[in-house]
Formats: sequence, structure tokens, C-alpha cells
Amino acid sequence: MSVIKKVRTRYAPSPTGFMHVGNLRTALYEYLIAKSQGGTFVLRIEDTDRERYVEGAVEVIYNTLKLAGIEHDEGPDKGGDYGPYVQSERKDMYLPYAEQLIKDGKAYRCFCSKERLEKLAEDSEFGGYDRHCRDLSDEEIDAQLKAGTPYVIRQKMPIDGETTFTDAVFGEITVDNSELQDQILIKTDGYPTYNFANVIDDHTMGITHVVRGSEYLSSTPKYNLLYEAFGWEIPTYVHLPLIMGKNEDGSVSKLSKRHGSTGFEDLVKEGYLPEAIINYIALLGWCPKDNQEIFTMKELEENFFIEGISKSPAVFDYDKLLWFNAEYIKAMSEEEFNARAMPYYKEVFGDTAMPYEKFPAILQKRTEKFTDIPDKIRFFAELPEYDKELFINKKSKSNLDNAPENLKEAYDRLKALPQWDNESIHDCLINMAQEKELKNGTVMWPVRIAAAGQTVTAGGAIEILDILGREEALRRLEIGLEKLSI
RNA sequence: GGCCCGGUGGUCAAGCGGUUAAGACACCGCCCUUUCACGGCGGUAACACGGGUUCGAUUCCCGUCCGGGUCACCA
Repeated sequence: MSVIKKVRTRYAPSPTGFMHVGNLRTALYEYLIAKSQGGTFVLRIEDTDRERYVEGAVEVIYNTLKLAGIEHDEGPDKGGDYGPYVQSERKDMYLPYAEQLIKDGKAYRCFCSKERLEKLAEDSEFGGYDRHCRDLSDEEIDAQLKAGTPYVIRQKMPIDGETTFTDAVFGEITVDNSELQDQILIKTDGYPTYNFANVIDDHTMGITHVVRGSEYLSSTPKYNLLYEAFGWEIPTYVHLPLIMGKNEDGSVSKLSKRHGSTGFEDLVKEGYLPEAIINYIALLGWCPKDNQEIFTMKELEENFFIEGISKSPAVFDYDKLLWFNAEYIKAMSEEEFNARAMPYYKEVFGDTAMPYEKFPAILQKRTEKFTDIPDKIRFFAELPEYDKELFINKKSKSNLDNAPENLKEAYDRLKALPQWDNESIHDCLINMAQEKELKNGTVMWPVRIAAAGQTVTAGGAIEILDILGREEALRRLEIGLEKLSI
């Protein structure tokens, strides 16, 4: 009986200080592949590029994963049996592997200067390394070493033949070895290149599924050749379709900053909920068996399967994200809604006391993003300037002839109300309409216009009067009457 | 340009040789209604093209076209 290896996936971001949704989606799928099979999800920080290092960038990664609900089992902050989990701390591990390859005749030192390589690139159309140092004699190598010439270590690629590998989503892919360059394994500064460190780390960390964007598809044969050179078992490759962004000219390309808010933090700042973002990107490139749309993280963990991953690139659609966002907002309890909306309430009202408990009823179903709340409630804080033409509405049968008397009567009735609450106001106005044999709208329209000063409002006349409170409500109706009497 | 991958409505997408080619978003219309929204109902809209294979191709093969990715001492 064969032992089934426990699935281990890893998310290996480089700390750039910016968490792109494309990367986040990769992290999500890696997490889900592991969790859907009872596996382990590892976080590894790839910081081999000293020049690109950004202060505090690692914190961004932690925060994003936490906010997104993607929890790693092993990582720099959590420890684990395969540490260290930061590449710069693993620096000394890589060179011995590269030297082993030199000993085995599968890699070599290259002393070519940057100048020579640049010239090479200019001169030849072939553009690539000419393998100048591949067959240096021992004497030449010793001489260079003695002279202290800086060098890189390059892998010897096969000159001919082809390399085939299998990807879990794209199937079998074959590439001519002549396409492959003698890639650099160790840089002049002694640090490994991304490709090399990746292979060493993935293997030494026992990663079973290498999950990454499909932009790595064409370099995968290089990885494979490395695994083979070491005699290591090749992991399962899972390449993900790219997420694309629409360009101004209508074309599409790999989603990037120029497509607008493509960073997780940007989106959150703009009012998108982490859960909604996760839900949306989970479905960008993956489809569940039953076409379910709304998923909790737990449901994703239970339902995710590799075969459901699509091959074709997907365009990031803010409209659909917005829909998810609205769905999540509608599903909240009123308490949660208010808690999250409070900063936006305060933006308009400051410290002024408001009956916030009445807000979810009028706002929750109209809110797609919390950031659009201020504009919806501003009229409560201050009556906008408005024109009396607003009292005209055909469908409600309200016009400049009947609005004055209807508003006046409503005003008188409301003023006489012993109680000022939703129910009293409702009964008062509805009764008036019935008694006078008017459409409800004919009474409600002018009242709401006077109360709000605008035609489109969150909430109807009754709710608005209630929230405004007796004094302010009546004051506004008086202003309306004045406008109509002129 | 070489190589690799992809191509079902505007977008995300089911489909896996025989279907009236699902569903969701967006859009349009109607209903509900105290404006808008929510909700309900309905509608417009797709298999890139050309050859094969087959009794039969959206599904399989080839070519064309289109789109994307990749060709660093960046990750």
C-alpha cells in the first residue's frame, strides 16, 4: 500500500509592500488546495532581492492574509519544522547545492562581465548567453578564481532534445531544450536567483503542490531540469490562469496598478469588504460543481477542487465585485452594519447625536459600499438648497397646484400629532390620503421633498420625518410651504 | 520575432459527440412601492474562422486568425 503524502502548499511572496489581488488569489488557491485536502499551508518570504527590499513590507503581507482570512500553518511568525521561512535567513543553504551541481558537471562558474553580456545582447538577435564559460579549462577557472574575478553559477542546460512536464490544469506541455538558457543559479552577490531558491526551498520544505500564476508556465521546464539534476521528486504543478485588467483602449493585459485599484488594501479602502473580495476572486478562474456564488471561507475549503480551475484568463470586473459586496452588506445583522458604518456616519454628523439605530432600515439595502453612505445621509445633517420644481412628480400626481394644499394639510396634521414616531407618522399620513381620496404618493411626495430637499433619498417620507425628529421635520416643512407660496 | 498557453453573450462561466447551449454580473422592460433601492417576473445577447474525423460536432484533430504569457545577476 502506497503512502499518500500529505499536501503541502506554499505562498511565497516577495515583500514589495503591495499586495496585488492577483497574488492574493494565488495565495487563496494555495490555501484552498491545502485545506480542501487536509494539508498544510506555508508562508515563505522571498526577499533575495536586496535592492528591492521595502521596510514594513512583511507586515503588509501578514495583515492582508489575516484580513482576508487566509491563515498559514507555518511561517516566519509561526515557526514550523521547515524553517527558517525567510529566504535571506536561508542564504547559506543555497551555495552548497549549487556547488554540488558543479561537482556533478551540471553547473559551472561564469566569469563573464556585465559589460560583455550587455554587448552580447546588443550584437546578437538571439539575445541570450552564449555559454562562453561553459567549457572553461581547469587552468582558466583557477586563474580567474585566483584573480578574484566575480562570478555567477549557471546551470548547464541540455543542448538538444525536449523537456515535457505535466500541469494539473494545463495538461502536458513540451518545450525544446534549445529554448532553455543556461540560467543563473547564484548571483555575483552570492544570493540565489528566484528560480533556484524556489526549487531548493520547495524541496527542502516538502512542498507537494507548486501553485503559481501561468506566467511561469514557460519557465517550468527549467525548474524540472533542476529537480532532475538533484534527483528530486518533481512536485505537482498547478498553474493558475492570469487575472486581466481592461486597458483604456479596450485591450486587456495582466492586471496591474495602472488598471486602478488592484491592491487588496486599495480595495478595502474603497469600501469593499475582505469577505466579498475573497469570494469574488475565488470565482475568478474557478467554478464549483453546482454554480454556487456566495461562499464563506469554510465552504470554499470544503468545495475547492483543482479540476474546477479554468485555463483561460479572466478579466477583473468591478461591477461583479460590487454586487458581491452588496450581497455581503445585505446579509449583515443591523448591529454589524451599524458598527461598520459608524465611521461614515460620523463623517457627516460628527458628534451630533443621531438615532443611528434607525439607519440600517433605510440604508442597508441601498448600500453597495460603505463609502457611499455619507452622500446618502448628508441631507439629514443639512437641508440642501432646492427648487420648488422638485414638488412636481407625474407618477405621484403631485404638482405645483396641489402640492401647497397637500403639504399644508400634512403639516397641520403632523403638528397636531401627540406622538412622533414611525407608526404615528405613518398612520397620520396614510389616513390623510384615504380621507381625501388621494394616492399615497400624492401626499408623500411633497412631504418627502420638503423634508429632504432632494428627489432621491434613502428612505421614504415617513422614515425621514421620524429620523429628523419633530422639531427639525416641522421646520423643514415650513420652509417647503414658504417655497410653494411664492 | 522565437517559444508556450488560451479563444462559449459586454464580463465571470457551465458544458466534456446528440442540450430549446445552464447560471451569475451588467443592460433593458414590467410588477411591487411613499422617491431611490431591495424583491419578483420577463427580455436582448455567445460556441472566432476554414478544413477534416464522425450518422452527428461548441465538444476530437489540423490550419488560420485573434488574445495573452514568456524570453533578466526581478521576483
